[in-house]
Amino acid sequence: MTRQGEETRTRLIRTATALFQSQGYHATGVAAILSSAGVPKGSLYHHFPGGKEALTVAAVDWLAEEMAGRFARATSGGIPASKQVLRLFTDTAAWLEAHDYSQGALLSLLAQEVEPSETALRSRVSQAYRDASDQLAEALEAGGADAPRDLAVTVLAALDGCVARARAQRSSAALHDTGRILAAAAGGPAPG
Amino acid sequence: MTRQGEETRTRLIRTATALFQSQGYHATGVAAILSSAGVPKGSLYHHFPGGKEALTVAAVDWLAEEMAGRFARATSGGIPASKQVLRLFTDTAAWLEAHDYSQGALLSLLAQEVEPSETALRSRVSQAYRDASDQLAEALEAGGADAPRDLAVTVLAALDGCVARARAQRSSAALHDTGRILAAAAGGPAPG
DNA sequence: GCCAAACTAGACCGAGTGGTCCAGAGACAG
DNA sequence: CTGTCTCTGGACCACTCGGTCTAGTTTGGC
Repeated sequence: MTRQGEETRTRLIRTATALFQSQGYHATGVAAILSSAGVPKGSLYHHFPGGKEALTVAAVDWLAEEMAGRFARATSGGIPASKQVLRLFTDTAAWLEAHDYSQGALLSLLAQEVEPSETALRSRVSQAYRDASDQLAEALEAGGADAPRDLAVTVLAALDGCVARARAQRSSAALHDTGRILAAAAGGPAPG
Repeated sequence: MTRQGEETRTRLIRTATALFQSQGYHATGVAAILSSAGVPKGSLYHHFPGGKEALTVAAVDWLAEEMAGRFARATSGGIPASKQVLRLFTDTAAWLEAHDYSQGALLSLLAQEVEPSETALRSRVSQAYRDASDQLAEALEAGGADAPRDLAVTVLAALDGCVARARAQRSSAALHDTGRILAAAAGGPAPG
């Protein structure tokens, strides 16, 4: 049962995530999601009775998982914290370039676009931030960082900010600049 | 001449800036700007024949000036780079709290919300990023920072990212965490 | 006082928004 | 074959969007 249904569901989520990342929440109409996913309107409101907001919540959850996977990959292998940080930034730069700067930072976009009244969505975004920080802090601690929790928050915020700037300038220079600084900050107070 | 007109113009710009900062570009309709500013539709299209996009360009320019002022204040007084950085983060945290997290990072929002086709707007945003970095880099260099240019880019990106997160979580904790890390990074490799 | 220019006021427009509804297609149990 | 339930397809709705247009109201130079 529900074979076809599940596939339609995930296709909607993936398409919505991509469009939200590229244009933001309000700029992306349900019609655009539907046509891009090749799904009729009735199906959306069948699978997501909550409409656009419910679909967005699912998209955030889905993205959080994907982010966790990407972070795990960049920080694995028992490498030192400074190297982990550098990898996060170079990987993100490569990802942006590969998508021709069309994809962006969904969390920071939603965090600022969504009204406080949409509490379900807002709390998911907040949770996604927390989860990402925690995961990253653990990895950095294992890599020997000094203040892994603060550093994780910093790296996450800097990644978001750099992605925004990189998109405006169509250049990943900011990511490389920032990666250098934060890798140094992760390496402990005295590198020599 | 144009006394009344100038005032209407600036009221439109200030209102639009505030609304864009709080909800984003696409979520803010011209009707909302108009009613919030107490200005009729005809006036908008008289002062800004380019419509919403032209008004947004003016808003970005206006905000860039305001940001420059805020940065100048936080970095002035011949204080060391690490103290400048710390001040930037604590000031931003105070500003967010004072506005009850209703205002946000306009540049990063616009950078990601605006389609590549809107080139005028995009290039203004890009320029605003560049100007802010340059200004900050100069101040940090005067404060004795090691790699002032990279550090300025990092601080700017981290501020953006922290603001987004702070809004989602209604907490300025991320700003303080990040301020601590980056102040240390600004102070040179060995504090002792 | 007069006139042109600057500016305001808001009705109006077509296009597009998110959302609802229901007829019917398809799958599956009896 | 039949009845039921999930899921699809798309017409339809009220509403809002950014933008246009023009009649009217200042305003300031002459």
